[in-house]
Amino acid sequence: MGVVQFYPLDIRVQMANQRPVVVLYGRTTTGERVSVMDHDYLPYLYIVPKTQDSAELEQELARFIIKDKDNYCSVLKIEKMSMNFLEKETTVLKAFFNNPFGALAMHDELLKRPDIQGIYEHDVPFVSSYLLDKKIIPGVVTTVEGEMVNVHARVPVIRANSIMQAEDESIKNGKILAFDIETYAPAGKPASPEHDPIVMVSFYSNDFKKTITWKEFATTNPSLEFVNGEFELLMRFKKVIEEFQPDFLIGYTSDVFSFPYLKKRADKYDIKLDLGVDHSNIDVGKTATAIKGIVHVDLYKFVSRILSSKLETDTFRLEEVARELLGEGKKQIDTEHFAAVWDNTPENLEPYCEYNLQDAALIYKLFEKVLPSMFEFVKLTNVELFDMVRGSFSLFVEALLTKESRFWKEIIPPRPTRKEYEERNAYSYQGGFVSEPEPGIYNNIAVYDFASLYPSIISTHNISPGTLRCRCCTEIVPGEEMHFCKKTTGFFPKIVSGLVDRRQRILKILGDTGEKSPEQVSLLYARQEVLKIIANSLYGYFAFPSSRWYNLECAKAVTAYGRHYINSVIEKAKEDFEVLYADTDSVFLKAGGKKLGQSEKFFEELNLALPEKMKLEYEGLYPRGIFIASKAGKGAKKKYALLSEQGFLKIKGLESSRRNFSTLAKNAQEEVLYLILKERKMRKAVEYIRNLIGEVKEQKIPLRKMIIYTQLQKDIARYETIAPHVAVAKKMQQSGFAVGPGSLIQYVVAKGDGSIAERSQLPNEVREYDAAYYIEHQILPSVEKIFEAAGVDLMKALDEKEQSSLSEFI
DNA sequence: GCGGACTGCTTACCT
DNA sequence: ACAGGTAAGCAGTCCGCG
Repeated sequence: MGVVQFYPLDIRVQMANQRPVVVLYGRTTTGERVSVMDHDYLPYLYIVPKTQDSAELEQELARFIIKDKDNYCSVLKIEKMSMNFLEKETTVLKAFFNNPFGALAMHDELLKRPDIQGIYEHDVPFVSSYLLDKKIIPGVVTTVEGEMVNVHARVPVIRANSIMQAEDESIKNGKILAFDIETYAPAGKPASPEHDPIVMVSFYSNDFKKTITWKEFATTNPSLEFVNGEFELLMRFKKVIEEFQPDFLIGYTSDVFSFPYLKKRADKYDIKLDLGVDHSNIDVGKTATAIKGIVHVDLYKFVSRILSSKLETDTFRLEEVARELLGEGKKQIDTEHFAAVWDNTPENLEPYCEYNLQDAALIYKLFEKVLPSMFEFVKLTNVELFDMVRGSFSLFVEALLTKESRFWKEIIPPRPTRKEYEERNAYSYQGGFVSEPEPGIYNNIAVYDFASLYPSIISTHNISPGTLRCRCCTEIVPGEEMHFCKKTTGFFPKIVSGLVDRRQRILKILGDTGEKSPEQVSLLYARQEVLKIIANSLYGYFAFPSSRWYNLECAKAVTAYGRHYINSVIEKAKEDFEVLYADTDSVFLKAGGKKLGQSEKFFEELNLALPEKMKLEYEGLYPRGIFIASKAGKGAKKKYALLSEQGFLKIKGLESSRRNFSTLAKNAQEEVLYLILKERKMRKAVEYIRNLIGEVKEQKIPLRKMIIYTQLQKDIARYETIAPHVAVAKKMQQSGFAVGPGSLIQYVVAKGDGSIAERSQLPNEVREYDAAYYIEHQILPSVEKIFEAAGVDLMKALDEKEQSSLSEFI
């Protein structure tokens, strides 16, 4: 008998004697690896009988059994109880059974019975269910009371008598190891795991730096280790991980690149990659690689899916992400000739080893930087870190709703069938309101926006599947036909209020002057950010075709109220101001000079009139701003630039904020905006463009500024039209590169004949870029509209030598 | 057979 | 695999032209 405190990090289920055993791998608070076995949990599902009297059904259920070779699945226990289904009280049978792997088969079999109306929670993963019912959050300190089991294993095993969490402290002593591999890629070709070896591996951790390679050269670098060939390199790779005993093993694109590559090379030598803490082999799946007892994190996935919207960078290359998040760039190196150096001049390999180690270092530092946010996601949703880092917004929302369901005794609705999915996917509905701005340059633009508009609507108007069309209330949603109950708070509003209230408390603490350590601040900041992200995602989940809580009417009601509120702000503002622009939850007013005082009054009055949970916020005053015309000659929505009081440009929707424009065009546009809005020098702006065009014509611009990035959204074969990026992707595919959905294709339009697609090539294949294309299709379209909004015809101005008609200052 | 107008596919943005 | 609203480039097709 003993009590141990540990952090569970990887939670699995296995069968023993026809019963499930949950195994929690983790590390104790004293730093030892441990695995905890919990035999005390059974899977269950909820059965809704057709009739009140379910005695006969219960008797027959007790005898229910499905046999499959050596395994069986049978009902062990039935409890008749009351639960909520979509917020309505319902009498159900909770049927416990022995084998979680048989849940779906049981569901299908039982549903054939005429006396059963519905079966639920058969599609809730067993481990998730376990963690929720036992109130265990992955990675949080857990107290287990039990006995050491004497079995042959790499990790001590405790058989739990009881297991519980009393505190909410996340793991602090976790061992983090980042790694990166370097493969041999023949010039101009991708490395192929069938033919090309792994030539370097680097590891990085706090106080641990190592690069292993198999060509020796003279060096004094202590972190370098030479081995004799790839076989030995792979063996050392294993050994390093085995000895280091990481809890978190971090890679960058390691799910789809590093581990599949390592696996193929290891197979070649019959090396087992038995990195699991119980000697089990790594599980290299199609989309992810899992290692028993170690949390393998592919940081690329988290960065590209969850952090992407917060990042400026167009690509998610490690270097650029690191520069943005860590402020740390990479020492540049000529990677193109790596294979040649490896083959011919190994004495020059040292910089490549440093480069490889540097990647591992950046991966490590990035992980440390985002870890607080990751743990906050985990704590809020109960999703294991392994799943969390590969997750999406829908996963987080679903997990949160699942967790809250347990608390409010709600049955978790099933995932939709394929047919339901198709039906839902075909529907659309009206969203936010967007006004059309009048193109031009304006001074003193005051911007206001609603704080968390949709979440505040959900809680103010009690929008939830269970409050929809109640019998007691009648107030209709503006412009719609449905109504929601005003008396009983619904499931969704309860959750939203909880998230919003918690976030408000955190923001208050962050704003207080009290002493806080940098760690506390970053933790609190991460926590409020995660609360906001999830609150804002809840509305979209109503209309998400794969949603368990799909409800189109709720989604429609939210946007209808949204349009109602933004329009009421616009109407009120119009009494005293010119409303320049509005989009969904924000309004832009012309609030010049003496009108500023008036705008404060407007703002206060408006907020007083709003419901308690709704708030219009003052985002700021911008001394100057520009709205441009669309191609169709009207004011372009979602495209503008504002100049802040501090002199920064806030550019939205224009070419310079789009990745599928060349750096050349983006820089040109920013420069013109800067010269016109900030410096107010029109002649200078025209001259700038004139000079730039001259340089382009003379092929003076470096090729890298001509690169256009476009992402492939689907398999190459499925494209109906062959756009430039598709044409280039096809060529890449033919030379052996793995390109598919998600690949970011880069290309340069070269001089020559044919369509743009036909002339598009990979940057390193281009001899001469097509100057005319870059002038007419990149620079001019990006800047002409800006000059036009400023009242200048750029083409005319460029024609005139003296520009006598232009005044320098505007 | 040619060139401009038009359409629809496609991507990436905004809130 | 959260939602809808939006602009715009490019390929491909349509259409007029005795």
